[in-house]
Amino acid sequence: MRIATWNVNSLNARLSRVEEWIEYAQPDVLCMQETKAADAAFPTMAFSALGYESVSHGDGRWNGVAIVSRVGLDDIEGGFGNGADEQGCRLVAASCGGVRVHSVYVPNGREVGGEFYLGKLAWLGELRSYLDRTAKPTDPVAVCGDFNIAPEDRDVYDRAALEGSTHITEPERQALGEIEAWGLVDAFRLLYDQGQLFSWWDYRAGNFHKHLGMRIDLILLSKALAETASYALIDRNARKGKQPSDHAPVLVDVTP
DNA sequence: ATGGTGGCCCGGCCA
Repeated sequence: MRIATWNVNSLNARLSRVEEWIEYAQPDVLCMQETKAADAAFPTMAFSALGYESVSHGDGRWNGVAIVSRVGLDDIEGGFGNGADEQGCRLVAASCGGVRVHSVYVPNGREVGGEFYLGKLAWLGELRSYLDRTAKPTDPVAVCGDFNIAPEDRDVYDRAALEGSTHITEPERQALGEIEAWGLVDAFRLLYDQGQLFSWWDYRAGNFHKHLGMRIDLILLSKALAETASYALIDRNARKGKQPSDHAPVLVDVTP
């Protein structure tokens, strides 16, 4: 079972690229973030034509998450489900082929120490609480998405150049660590424990071509599921060409 | 590499 995640940066602007990618990458489950699509405007038919069921949790202009699956899509829940402020549509969960799948779009944080940075840390705490009350780490669980956190210094092009900015601070990494401590493993790092491979590059200044990026798109798997992981890839080819997202898709093959 | 691009939708916000 191939599980993938991709921050598409507007599904409306990216639909043809997403369709093309699905056709050649053949994911069984694809989590998307920054769909920027209201549920009513979600292109359900485009995905059903490719053989996928879909669920969208979006309100239009900002954020928005979705899951498309060709191995079932059941027990859908959008948001934290407890009235907690979600800071926009940033979480949707569904059961797909025996795996509890979560598509997450962690808040960016903007400025270290600021209101939105504190909101990012709070959101990550809510995600940990959500896992505590809705899932079991002994079950097959996947938490996939744009975490807006580089787990380690080797996950950014130059730690020193980013000093003082978000995505690399210790509180953010500790909050990510609390989520992993629930019982999740960074599947890409499990399979590729060497080298610098990034999943996001700023559109500006030719950063993609200069290899100035970060690995902030993660597939976290519960431990037993992670042990079945046989292949993982960040598909940087999808960052090339006409009208790309600023993120590349990440995928992992597992056997639930 | 302290400036730049792209998506939202048309003046700025957000990433």
